[in-house]
Amino acid sequence: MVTLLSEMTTLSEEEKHAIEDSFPIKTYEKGTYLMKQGEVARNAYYVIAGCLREFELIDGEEKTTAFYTEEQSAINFNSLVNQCPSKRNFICEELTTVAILNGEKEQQLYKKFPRFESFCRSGTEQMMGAGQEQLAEFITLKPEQRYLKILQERPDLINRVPQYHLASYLGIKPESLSRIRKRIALND
Amino acid sequence: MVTLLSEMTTLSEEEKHAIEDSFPIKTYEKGTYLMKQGEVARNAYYVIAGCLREFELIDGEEKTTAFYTEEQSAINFNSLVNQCPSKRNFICEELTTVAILNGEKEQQLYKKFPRFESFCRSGTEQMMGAGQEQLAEFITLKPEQRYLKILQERPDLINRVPQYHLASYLGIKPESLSRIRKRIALND
DNA sequence: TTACTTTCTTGACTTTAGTCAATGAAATCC
DNA sequence: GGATTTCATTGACTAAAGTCAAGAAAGTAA
Repeated sequence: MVTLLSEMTTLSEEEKHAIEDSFPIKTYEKGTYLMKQGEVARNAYYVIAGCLREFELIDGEEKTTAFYTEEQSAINFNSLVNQCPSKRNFICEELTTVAILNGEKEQQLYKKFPRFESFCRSGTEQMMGAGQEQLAEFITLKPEQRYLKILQERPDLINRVPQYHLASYLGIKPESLSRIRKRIALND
Repeated sequence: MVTLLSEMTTLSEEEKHAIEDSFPIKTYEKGTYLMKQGEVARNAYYVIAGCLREFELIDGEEKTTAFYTEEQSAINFNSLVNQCPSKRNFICEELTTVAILNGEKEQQLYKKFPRFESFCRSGTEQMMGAGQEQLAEFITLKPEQRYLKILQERPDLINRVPQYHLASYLGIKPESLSRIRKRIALND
């Protein structure tokens, strides 16, 4: 939680401690589910170390919709905010350490520390910004371009998650990603 | 702004009026740009009547990334929050009436009316939820399924915007959407 | 109504992705 | 270290999307 708190420049030390105490830190084995589709989310997760993968199981096939690594927040907003069943799963791709942010506690902290609510509003706006850019990229780019973009922006992922999960995250099949990589290797 | 305010159940009448006064309502001709790529966003727009289209111009081609209709907010969070150039445009697809929410005024209102910040945090969380679901759908669905989904969830759009804009919003070419529609018409 | 422009559809062909099956490479497990 | 499982690549084929060009249909304006 070091990085998260260091960003809370608007908060006093007292506030930081009170908030920090509300969010336990836990470490989970690879393969552990932090959220299963059909369940209603009660927590948000902030990844301190490791990697979470978000996916949807459709017709026996895992469709990866996100990877969350160090300093990123894994949150299913729709499920958490509206208390409706999640369509997607969170699974640990590695041994992963997360800060667990309980939704109800968060509401209480908003009342206690208004500046914490400011902090979270701002954080959500940042996430919203990143989310919009990501959706726009997905709409405007072809799979090959999307792969090149990930290669640039999240090179860590390539050596961290199996290619077939990366493929489904790009919206294509593993065989196609393999061929895209071959095309790229030839054309330079 | 009727609908927006009616949802502000947590705000007093006094607060509502003060807030409402800060956000002028204007009507624009079809074809008017409310935001051009390269500019830095200063406003958010809440659509009262009409339709805004968000698009990116790439190699002379307009790639549509969103449609905003009645009761939806058109906001480029990345540009507005981080004050960086927008990659995308907002254009009126019809004669369109919007409430203009100035970013700086919003910050001032947060200080004056803490409940307004609560209201906005909650609203952004809702948008984030919808945005995540949309991205997940785009990753997991094929163009044909995406089209069927829009047909269900936003049937108004079909008679409101030209098909070639809808096509680019689905990430495909107009010819392909035309053929998808033909396939669907045959198979039932 | 006619003329003009814009949008949509269709046809022929190319490119890319999906499918299924086989093989190779790499990681994991006694 | 060898056996087994998991993952990545390749080949042959099918299906879907892209491209380019030609018309048809719909919308707009004089």
